[in-house]
Amino acid sequence: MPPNKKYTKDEIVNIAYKIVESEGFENLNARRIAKELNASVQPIFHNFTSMEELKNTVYEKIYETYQNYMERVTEKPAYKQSGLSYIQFAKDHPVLFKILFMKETNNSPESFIINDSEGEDIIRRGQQLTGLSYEEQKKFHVKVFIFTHGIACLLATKTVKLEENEIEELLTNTVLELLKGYKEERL
Amino acid sequence: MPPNKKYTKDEIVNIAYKIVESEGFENLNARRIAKELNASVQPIFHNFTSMEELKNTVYEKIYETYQNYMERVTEKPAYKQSGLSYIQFAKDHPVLFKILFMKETNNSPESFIINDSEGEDIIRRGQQLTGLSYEEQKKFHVKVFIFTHGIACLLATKTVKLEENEIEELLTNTVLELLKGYKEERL
DNA sequence: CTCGTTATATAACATATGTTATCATATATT
DNA sequence: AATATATGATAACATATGTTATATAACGAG
Repeated sequence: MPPNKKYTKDEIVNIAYKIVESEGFENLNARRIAKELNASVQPIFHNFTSMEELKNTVYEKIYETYQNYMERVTEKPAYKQSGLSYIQFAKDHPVLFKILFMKETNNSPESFIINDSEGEDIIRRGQQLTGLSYEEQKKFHVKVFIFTHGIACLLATKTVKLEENEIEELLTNTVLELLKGYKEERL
Repeated sequence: MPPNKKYTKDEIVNIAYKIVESEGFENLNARRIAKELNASVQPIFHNFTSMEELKNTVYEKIYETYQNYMERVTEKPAYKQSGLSYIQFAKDHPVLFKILFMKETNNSPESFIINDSEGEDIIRRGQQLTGLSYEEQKKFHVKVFIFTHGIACLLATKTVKLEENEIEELLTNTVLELLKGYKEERL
């Protein structure tokens, strides 16, 4: 009995996502979305109870984008690829990276959480490459993550500019040096 | 002939600075300052042409706070102390650190700039400790800074919690391992 | 003491933004 | 074809915030 929908929930979220991706949540508001949708604000409040709810939906979509990066499978070792993916996400989507990992309101970088089962798995797989004990590998993993996060943050704020091959070289060299240096020191 | 001032420029800036320090620029507005000043908004607009100008003044004060940290002299080697100060600033003033170094609108971390004369000086002094060539030391310095920045960002977002002694141990160990690993690799 | 200058309070205006009331209308069901 | 109802446009309301117009009053110069 009602007229057909001219604007769907998905369309609205997609437009909101694009705005946030380029300008952050600060510039997201009902009238701005309506304008880019060529509509009034009504479709927004028909599909969402509030802007708050819409923002939460956009946030989830941002997290999905991040997860897609982290699930990437390549010919590179998984351990290395996960760091590269984290950095690549920061480089490709600086605003989204800042939203997810450079504000305290949000969850911590899950690659850093080593207390869950997935974290344990990462440590164990790392051990096979380094030959370190579980505790040693855990510490090593933290250091590698801090370095990775450092690069990602610098790219997200556009403080530095690095090409993909430079990133891989920098990360690989550093990890190897850290490992070698640690083993050397143990003697 | 005019009545005495009840509210000075400095008082206003100090209150604004405190608000920003704890809640960021997002929560800084004229009425909020006026309230904490127990005044109307008039003293603000008498002393500043606009909120924009006041914000710029607060920004300068933030930068001064940062500089005070970086100028600290201790019994530790200057090279090491500068990294520790950078991190300590992030730990003590997370919101201010984010304003200065985790947004792209602002200047890049100057500790990272190695093209000015002060940067060159840092490299040279580092060389005396490591024995590396100028170009090698430059690369080493970048790696150390990335790691330092990584720790600082994680502390500023409260993703990790570290005590001063843990920070120093982590940074020192990592730098030594990086150096040893690099030298080892050169062979 | 009187007066002119200016600091301050009050209140208003302008704009931005979330939200909603009201009304018109398209369309599936009857 | 008539109707009930969800969809959407328009416009309004509420609030937040920057900014300013106006009035008041304090205080030093005369």
